[in-house]
Amino acid sequence: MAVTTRRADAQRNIAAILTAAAECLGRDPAVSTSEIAKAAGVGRVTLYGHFPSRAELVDAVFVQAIATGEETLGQVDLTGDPRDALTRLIESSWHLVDQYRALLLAAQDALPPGRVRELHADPMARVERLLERGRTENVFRTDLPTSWLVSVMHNVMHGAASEIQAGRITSEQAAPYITATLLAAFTPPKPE
Amino acid sequence: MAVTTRRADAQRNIAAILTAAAECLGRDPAVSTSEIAKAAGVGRVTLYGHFPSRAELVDAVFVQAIATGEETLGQVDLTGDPRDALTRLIESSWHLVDQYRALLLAAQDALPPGRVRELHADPMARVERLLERGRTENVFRTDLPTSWLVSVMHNVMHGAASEIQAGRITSEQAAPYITATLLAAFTPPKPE
DNA sequence: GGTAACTCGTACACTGGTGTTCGACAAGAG
DNA sequence: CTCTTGTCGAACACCAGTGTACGAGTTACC
Repeated sequence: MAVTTRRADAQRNIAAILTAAAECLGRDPAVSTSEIAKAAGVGRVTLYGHFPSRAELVDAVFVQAIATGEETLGQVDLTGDPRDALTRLIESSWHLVDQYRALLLAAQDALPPGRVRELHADPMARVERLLERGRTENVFRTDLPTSWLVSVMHNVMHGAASEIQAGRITSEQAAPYITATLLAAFTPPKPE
Repeated sequence: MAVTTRRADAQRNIAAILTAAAECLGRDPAVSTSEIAKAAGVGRVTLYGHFPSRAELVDAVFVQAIATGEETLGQVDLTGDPRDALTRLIESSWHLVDQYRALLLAAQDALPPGRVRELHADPMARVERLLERGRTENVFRTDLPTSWLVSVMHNVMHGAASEIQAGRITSEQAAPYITATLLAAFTPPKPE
């Protein structure tokens, strides 16, 4: 991308479109390009001048969201007791999930299948590493595949987001609920 | 509804449309009325003669699905050790969730908000009753609201359905995975 | 201050769905 | 056997979105 040869106002517009799109898609996963353009203070034609299609715009927004999310998650201390590390990771991840919930929906039906997962590779690998470590230290269960545990974590967090949206729990309750649930779910079953 | 005065072939067509719709919506939540009509071996106009709109058709299909599901779940023995009862309930519920997964998606964006939950009231109440009993018997945890536990169960099951659809686990693995996960998640935390 | 890059609004073509209307025709009920 | 009820296909109006074309105007860059 020879962005260097882009004129200053063009770059400003691209940025404005990107942030407006993030905001709009966060409200309604099905917003039209017209509304995004309007929110960005830009003509619809200009939008299409920078992004060849709605899908590519959504993709760009999603890539950006993942990148900033990764930046946050990269700062979480994952050393020490895996249970404590998981608690910290949940705390951070949770805010991101809650924030980008609608955007994810938008991506899921605007992007080709598999693309969403592809872009999630990095954050997923981070969770997997932590779980693997906990498993070798006999703190997390090993009778279920790691990938399943990751999926459980993912679904519980998104479920919490739904509960919030429906007004059945508050934003503050979510993190402790999720943590309590997942720590229990990941604990090795009693040999009994 | 004076269905009594309906002609025999009309009743046949209604049934055909309903089953065809269930089948089509199970494949693709966004099927058009044309395709449903075609699958039912019926003209599109005939379909609209019986169901005033796509939404009402989806609603009818969903109501039917819930009803047959309830019939199955009603036969599950929920007495005895709550953990065993939950295992049995999961086994039955799981098949239903897996089967009606796509239909649920269709309902969620064709029906007014809240309608889906409204129709889920009965199955949800059944789960709640069992969980409540397990709580009074100190077999299930009481440090989280019952509604949250129900939501976790719901989300883990739907997550398993996604995993299957993505080919990451098989249909046979699902039930044991779900059971192992939820029993652990619902276990009271050690006082420690 | 000239030039290339960029933007704007309007208008258009296209797509793919929903719901309705029409008139001819078939099939069940009594 | 008749009459009501239901069915059919084709056509239509409508809507909302996507992506493109055009030509005039504006803005950054050197």
